Amino acid sequence: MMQADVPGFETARTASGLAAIRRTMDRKLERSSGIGTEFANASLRCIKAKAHLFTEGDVKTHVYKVLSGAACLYKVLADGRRQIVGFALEGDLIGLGSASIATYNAQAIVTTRLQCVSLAHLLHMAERDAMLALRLYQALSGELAATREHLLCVGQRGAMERLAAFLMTLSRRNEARGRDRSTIRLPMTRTDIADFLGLTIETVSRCFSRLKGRSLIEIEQISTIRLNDIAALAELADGHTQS
Amino acid sequence: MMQADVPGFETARTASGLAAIRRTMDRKLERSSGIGTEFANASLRCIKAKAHLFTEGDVKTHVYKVLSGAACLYKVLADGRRQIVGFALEGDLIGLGSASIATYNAQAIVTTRLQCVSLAHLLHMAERDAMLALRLYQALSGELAATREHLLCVGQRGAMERLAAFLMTLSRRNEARGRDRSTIRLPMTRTDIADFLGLTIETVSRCFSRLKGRSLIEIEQISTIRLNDIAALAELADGHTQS
DNA sequence: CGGAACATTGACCCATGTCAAGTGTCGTGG
DNA sequence: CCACGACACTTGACATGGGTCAATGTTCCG
Repeated sequence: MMQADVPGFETARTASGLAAIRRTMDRKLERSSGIGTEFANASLRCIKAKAHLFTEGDVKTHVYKVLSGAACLYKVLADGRRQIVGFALEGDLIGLGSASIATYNAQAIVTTRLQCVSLAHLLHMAERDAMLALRLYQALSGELAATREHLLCVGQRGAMERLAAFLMTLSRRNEARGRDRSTIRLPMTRTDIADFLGLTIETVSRCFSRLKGRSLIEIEQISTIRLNDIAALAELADGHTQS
Repeated sequence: MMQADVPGFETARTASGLAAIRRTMDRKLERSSGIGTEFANASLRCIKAKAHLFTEGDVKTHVYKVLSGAACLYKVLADGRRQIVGFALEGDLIGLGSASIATYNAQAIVTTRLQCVSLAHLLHMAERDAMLALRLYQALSGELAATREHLLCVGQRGAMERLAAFLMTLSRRNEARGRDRSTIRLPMTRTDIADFLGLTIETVSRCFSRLKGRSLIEIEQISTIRLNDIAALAELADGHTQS
């Protein structure tokens, strides 16, 4: 997450003062996706594939943390077109945000185990505990950055680039968690991937086939992809190569 | 409402308790985009059109509030394709987020006056003041919701729908600030609009012409649009009508 | 008044959507 | 264990929205 490339040479004084404060904060705040102790005595839930955690317009009652499984967050247009705005995989939080009414839907895509913490409780604590409030702020900040990155992807990249970028994101996620970065598990269907990338199933399928044809990837099972050439995929995603 | 497949989740008590807490919070927290007093003794800055506040990779030093003018926040691909991830208009904040390195660029699109508050200072205060931290959280939450809405737009809507949605967003913003909701000022160029909507200048221009042809809008000056039929535009944006 | 930047419009093309088969793959019941 | 049906995925042929290229018009300033 937090990159080590803080040069801090040009802007010497301001930057180093700022860096000092950040180091302090980093010690005080838990890094990564953990809100932490607030989930210690949280209740557990297990929901089946396709069940909704909440839908747009619902009063928000809880924040969830995915223990295992996966969910998708999506919005729909009046005529049914669906945009998945994010996937929540193991370790991710669902439901952060200060609005009291949900502005999107959250649905499990496979059987999913969750920790649930009452929003009322969380906000109550955050009113008293600035560090908790800042951790909530940090968590949201990460979601916002990811959403903007994805907006860049959907707004500017072609189909091949979008798929490559998607695979690279999952690869980097694996890497960050000490897993094999070239074996990707896809708990979601092709339809989900399509709705996430702003494409159709057919296009997603064709792009998978084209990547396979160039042997950049292998499809071990339908939901397990092996990345043969991560560098080439990264290039493709960044628009260096042609699609 | 909460789905039947998550039974007994939202009891009457929990829900109303939550509502009570929210009412309390709404009283305590300033609504809207105001971080508030923290900007009281902030320094002022005025920058010219096309000047950057910061660029991707910079160490973040300040949070800015737009007093007048407008800026765009954008990301670029290796080959120069640009996605504007948001516009910051009068009253908006720029630079929120916990990352210490900027992940996007912020550039004035016209001469812009800004209040600047040191991030170090802001974080320092937020560590002690839970209410401030929660207001930061709220502000980010709004940005995230807007970005997701826009992702839905770019991922699923056609060109006409995107432009209509864009105009409607600005119209609603006017309305929320007590201005005329059918007179839209566009401080940004067609190129900016195109890069925001994930289209080309030509397509944006053609869509404006088509809307004009159907007399849903009039183009008073190049940067001032009059909405003649807000209801029809809203329908178009939501995908009820065909493009 | 002249030039540069911005915007519009038209003709054409291509990437991706649409429609239509066809091919796995998985879970259930016999 | 197999047979079946229901889904999910793949592949091909064709249509089309929006991109590209090019010419022209407009606006804004110096």
